Amino acid sequence: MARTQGSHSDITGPRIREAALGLFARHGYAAVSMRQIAKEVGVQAGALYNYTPDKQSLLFRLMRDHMQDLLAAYKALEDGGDPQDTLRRFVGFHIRFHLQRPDEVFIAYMELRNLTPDNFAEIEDLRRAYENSLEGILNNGQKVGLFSISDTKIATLAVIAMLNGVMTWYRAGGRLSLDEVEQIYWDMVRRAVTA
Amino acid sequence: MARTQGSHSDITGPRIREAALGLFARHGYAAVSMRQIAKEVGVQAGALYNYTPDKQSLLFRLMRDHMQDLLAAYKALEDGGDPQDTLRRFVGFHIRFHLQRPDEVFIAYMELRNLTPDNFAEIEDLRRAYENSLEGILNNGQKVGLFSISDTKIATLAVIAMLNGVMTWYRAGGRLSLDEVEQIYWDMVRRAVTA
DNA sequence: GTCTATACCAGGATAGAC
DNA sequence: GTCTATCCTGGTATAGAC
Repeated sequence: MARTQGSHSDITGPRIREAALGLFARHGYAAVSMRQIAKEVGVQAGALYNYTPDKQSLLFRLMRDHMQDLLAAYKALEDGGDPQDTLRRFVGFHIRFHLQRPDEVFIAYMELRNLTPDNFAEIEDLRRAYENSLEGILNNGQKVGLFSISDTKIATLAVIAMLNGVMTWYRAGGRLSLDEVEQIYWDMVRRAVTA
Repeated sequence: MARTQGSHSDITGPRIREAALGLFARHGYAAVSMRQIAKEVGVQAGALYNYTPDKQSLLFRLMRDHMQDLLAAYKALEDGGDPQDTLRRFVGFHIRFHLQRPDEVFIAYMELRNLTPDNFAEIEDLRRAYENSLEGILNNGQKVGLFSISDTKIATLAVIAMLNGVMTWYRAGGRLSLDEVEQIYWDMVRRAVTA
């Protein structure tokens, strides 16, 4: 049966999210208008409101979906090996997952201040849950004497901050392969937490 | 001689920059209006244009002044000691300088995308000059065998990214003193670049 | 589900009086 | 140097026809 002319609910929705994702990442949430998003999708601005109640929800859902994907992907990979090995896998996972989604990552931490308080709290909970995964690894390693960390909370934030730096410079096809990047960062992280 | 009524060129200019700084840091450049800035200063929006040709220049000058201050402050502290000692001083300087100017720091790397291409290029040059200072330290230490770094360019970016992470969580009067924070980060940095 | 049209408000910037 | 008033543009969101 042919689809009704002008009816594209199954493809317009995703296309709106993709367009918003790219535009928010490039120009920032506040600088992007609903008309710009609509233009990129190829519909009129009013049509967007069949898919999102407002602009804020568009941003929030992009961020929430990203954080939930991140948590789910990490949970799927988690195992009970020794802490050093688990930390090595965390480093590789973090780098690769984030490099695969540069726009989502950029938005997820540049646009926090443009969330309403309720939405902000929900995203923060997800972010903290992810940080707790890493802190758990560091605590385990510390307990069994593999790591030597004066403050695991700060070390957690320091490691994540360091790894996030990859996003600012890495380009596929550049001087270094992904394996090399992963190796270099793993070396630095390993030494930073080891006596 | 009494100043002409309504004439405040010597204080209004700085007050505009202060207001813009705080508002841009809190809400983002694109989300802040000239009318908001004017309201905080206590003048009408039109009066702002006696001090800045436009909103873009307001942002650019805040960022340029900050980067120039950063470079000048670091140059004043630089010396020719051994690389390990110089690196330790860099870590302390970076943390303290940035924690003293949270708003400037936040803007300087959150609002890069809201600069015109010319302005962006100028800020980027300043940022790179600062990074080069650190890379020089790492290269020196590597040359004399004090450091063991597989890629000094990446190590430079990794160290700066890690140190910048302090800004996201440190609050004066919190659990850790500034000296303790500096010590913890110095330990991690030292180990990360040492075999 | 999408369109056209529009309500309504706020943005940056300027002109001219004081 | 600041004010008031205003121009012009563009923002989010909605109503109602198709």
